[in-house]
Amino acid sequence: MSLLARAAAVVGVFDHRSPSLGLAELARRTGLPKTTVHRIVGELVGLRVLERTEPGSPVEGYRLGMWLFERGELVPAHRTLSDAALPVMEDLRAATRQRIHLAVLEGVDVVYLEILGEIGVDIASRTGGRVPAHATGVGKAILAYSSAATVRARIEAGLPRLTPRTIVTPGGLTAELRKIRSSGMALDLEEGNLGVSCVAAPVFGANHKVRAGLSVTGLTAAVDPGTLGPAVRTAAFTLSRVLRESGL
Amino acid sequence: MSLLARAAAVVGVFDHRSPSLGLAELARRTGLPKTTVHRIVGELVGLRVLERTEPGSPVEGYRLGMWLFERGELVPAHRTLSDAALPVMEDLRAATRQRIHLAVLEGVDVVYLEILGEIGVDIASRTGGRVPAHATGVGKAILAYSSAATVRARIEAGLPRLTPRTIVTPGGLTAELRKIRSSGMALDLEEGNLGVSCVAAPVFGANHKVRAGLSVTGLTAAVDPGTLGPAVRTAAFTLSRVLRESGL
DNA sequence: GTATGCGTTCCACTCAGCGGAACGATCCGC
DNA sequence: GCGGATCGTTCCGCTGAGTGGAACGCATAC
Repeated sequence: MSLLARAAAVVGVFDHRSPSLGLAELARRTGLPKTTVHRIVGELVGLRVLERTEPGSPVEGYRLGMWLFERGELVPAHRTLSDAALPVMEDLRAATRQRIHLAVLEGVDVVYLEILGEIGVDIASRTGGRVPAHATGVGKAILAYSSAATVRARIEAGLPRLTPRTIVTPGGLTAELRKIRSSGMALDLEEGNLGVSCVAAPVFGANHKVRAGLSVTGLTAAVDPGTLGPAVRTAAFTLSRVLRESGL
Repeated sequence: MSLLARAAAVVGVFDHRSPSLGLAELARRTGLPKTTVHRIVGELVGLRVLERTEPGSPVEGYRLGMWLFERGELVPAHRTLSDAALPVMEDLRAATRQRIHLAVLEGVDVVYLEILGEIGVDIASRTGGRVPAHATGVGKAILAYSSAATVRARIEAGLPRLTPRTIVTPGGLTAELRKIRSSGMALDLEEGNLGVSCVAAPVFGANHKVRAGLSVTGLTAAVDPGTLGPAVRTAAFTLSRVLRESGL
């Protein structure tokens, strides 16, 4: 494992539950010798990739630094899509009064690029969050219009169960994707979070290939596919058109 | 210069104007030998810090990868502040119908954490963007309530001129900061961008130290300090209270 | 054809990175 | 107050990971 990989591993052990970590904890989580972590972390602080928490803070340690935020905002996949999508997403939120998600496929998972609407205690999606594609509405919408190889990759990586309703069999998934293709939208009835459902539709880029997924999410009682479906599909079509017209 | 610093330099040469760069261009911008860049870039792609653009793309090359976006969204300074601020910012936007900025001081610059409101051609601020603190409303609002050492650091780093109205003398800046402290808000009359003005106020954290800046920005004709001032100050106080009550 | 620029591969050298050992500081429970 | 645990930090001799000049094949431009 090279130095770069080690440094990435150190940065990678931070998550939203551990905003700051001490040196020993970092060494434990990465499995690297304490001395090595100490040296790497020292250098990363110098580069502003990490920050030291002030001596007065509750827990002394390190946190992710602004450098990462600044670079993260420059990631083209995020910036160009989000800029084009935000107006459409705001309209969709105003029309449905639910939570709106924009996500892309990244490997076998879905990464949320942008989320609009208040955070309910039950709906825990985070911008930048990563969820197995088969267990979300957006993920299924994207997979339904992706290559067979992409779908196979997801199946071969396993179909982990998130709730009792998660699709966990390869046959179940391919059948579901066929259904999505015929209706043009994906339904997620508590497959990712209990009590939470969503309606999603695919977004296509200028090259006519699927580029992202758009979804309306809410408590199951508030999600009526009959009314939300057309709204999401319309918004997704609008966004696809905007992307096509601006050549993105 | 260590390997980590070189890798950071490679990542650092990407900006919003160059979403993708070729190997030779990276070598040129970093000043590193082509071979070295080639090796570093190869490893960064493996870590998903960078991505290769598809062979079919307009320009073959590399772009910033999702890894950076995902980590960037986890940066505590961003996440916790933005989550608390967004509702307040939305209210402020609805009340003023202008562009709302949330920014923190990062060294001698200001970094935008969150921006609400349509992007006018004249207002080029970007989320994750970095601007010298003395040339923005939010920056001056934060500096006015920061330690003398912080202000000195900005002065010693120079006071670059962005427009004819930028404050460029140390005396001018300290006088301006005094004025801000007495009125509780900062005015920026085309000091950062010609034609663009803004009204800003400081946001304080749970430790009663200045934590961020909030501003309302618009075309100069649309910015009336008399009406916007109280609105921004109120929103900033509200946000400060929210932060204090949730101990952030 | 020659020239220029690109990304890539090879390989011998050497110094940056490595990590075990040992340090002082702090915080427990007994 | 004292042993023990855990923390972050420093030291230093060893070595292989990282280095970069040279040369490659392949485009496109002239």
